Amino acid sequence: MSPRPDVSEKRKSQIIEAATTVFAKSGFGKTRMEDIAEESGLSKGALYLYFKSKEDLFRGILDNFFHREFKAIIQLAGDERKTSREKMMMISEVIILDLEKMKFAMPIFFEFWSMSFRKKAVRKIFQQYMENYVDLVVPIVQDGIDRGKFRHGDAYDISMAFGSLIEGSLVVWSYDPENVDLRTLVNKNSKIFLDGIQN
Amino acid sequence: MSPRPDVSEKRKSQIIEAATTVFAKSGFGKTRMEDIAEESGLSKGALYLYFKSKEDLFRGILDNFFHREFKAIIQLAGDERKTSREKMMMISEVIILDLEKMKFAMPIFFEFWSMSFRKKAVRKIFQQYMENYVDLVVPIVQDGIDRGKFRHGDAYDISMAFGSLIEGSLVVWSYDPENVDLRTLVNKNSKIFLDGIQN
DNA sequence: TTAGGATAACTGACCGGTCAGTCAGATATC
DNA sequence: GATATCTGACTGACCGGTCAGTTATCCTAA
Repeated sequence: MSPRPDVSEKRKSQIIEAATTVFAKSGFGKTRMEDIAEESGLSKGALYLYFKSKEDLFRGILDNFFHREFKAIIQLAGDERKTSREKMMMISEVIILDLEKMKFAMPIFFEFWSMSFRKKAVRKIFQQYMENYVDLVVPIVQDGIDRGKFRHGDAYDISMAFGSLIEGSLVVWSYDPENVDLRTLVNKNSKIFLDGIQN
Repeated sequence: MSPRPDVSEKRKSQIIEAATTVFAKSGFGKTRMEDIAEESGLSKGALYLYFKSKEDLFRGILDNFFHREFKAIIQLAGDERKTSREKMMMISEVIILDLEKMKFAMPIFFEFWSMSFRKKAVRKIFQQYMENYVDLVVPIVQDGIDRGKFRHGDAYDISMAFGSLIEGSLVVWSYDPENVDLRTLVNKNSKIFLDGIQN
């Protein structure tokens, strides 16, 4: 036995990063494992040491995504000095930050969404994401209503609407990424919405 | 010369319908032309009489989609007896109707969105859609503001937010299609939003 | 009424390129 | 020298697209 330093975690993220780049550029169908190998600086064979198939690798990206996003969001839920509105704006701000970093990978996202209709495992991940979102936002909205800051209404419904708005901003941006600025759009949309539910 | 009845339009839509079914079920990558042939009741060779490639056929579906949707929406813009709010609700209603009919094809949509990042021709179609949407909705919103029905704000921004909300409803629904009812979601979201901009 | 010619419409076996995945061997690190 | 790590040539399944041949439909002439 030789205690060589374990490179497998390093390799995995190295491969995932390369794969993200290539999949984003070419789509799942047109991407060849060879391309990912090249991008990652490894050989095709090596990829199969860390991921058991092309699809497995593709899904690896998905897991990676959601780890990133929620870690950041969840932190700001703790801050009690902020008003509900500020918290909501913070959430949209954090999501924007994350999206901006991940803009280039958006084509992959759409492929995941498409996949989610066919693969239960993928759908599970999205459902989990939704659940986390609800757990985070509903209490904030409810609190805003209770304190009379937001107008009366069902906190769950309002949270879903806010979530739809953010996700939809992404879609609208994708309709015309050259002319629409993602940050500006999400920001304006959030403001309009929050003004709307403000008391 | 023999004036046999021209079946090519009939065939095209026959093929598109079959292709929609199969692509929706299996995704672009996993769908074989043979499958579409079978579903359509024609032979593989016949497909190539009407579409020059698999991708050409896939895009055919996209064109088809947008023809359907906007024809319906555009009609209700004419009705002058309705309030701005009613018009907006009508728009979301028409979109719902169309989406409900096309629910099963949603995976294809996501693939189009993904494609739009890579193919200018596809992006063009979405941009056109956006443009049509803006041309339709902005005047309605502006009118609502001018008459004091809607609160002050930029009509364009508000229209974009409303559009984002609708598109986002679709995404949120797709996160959990088993438990979320598309119609209910779009309806609630629209109401919350319109209540928000109401004066 | 029908034989048969003309051609539009269609068929499906086949071809050739592609590429995911494998594995025998090479290399690096301990 | 032991073993973890990596390489890349190779293989075989797969399938988009083609096309020589078949069938269906219409027309005309006898």
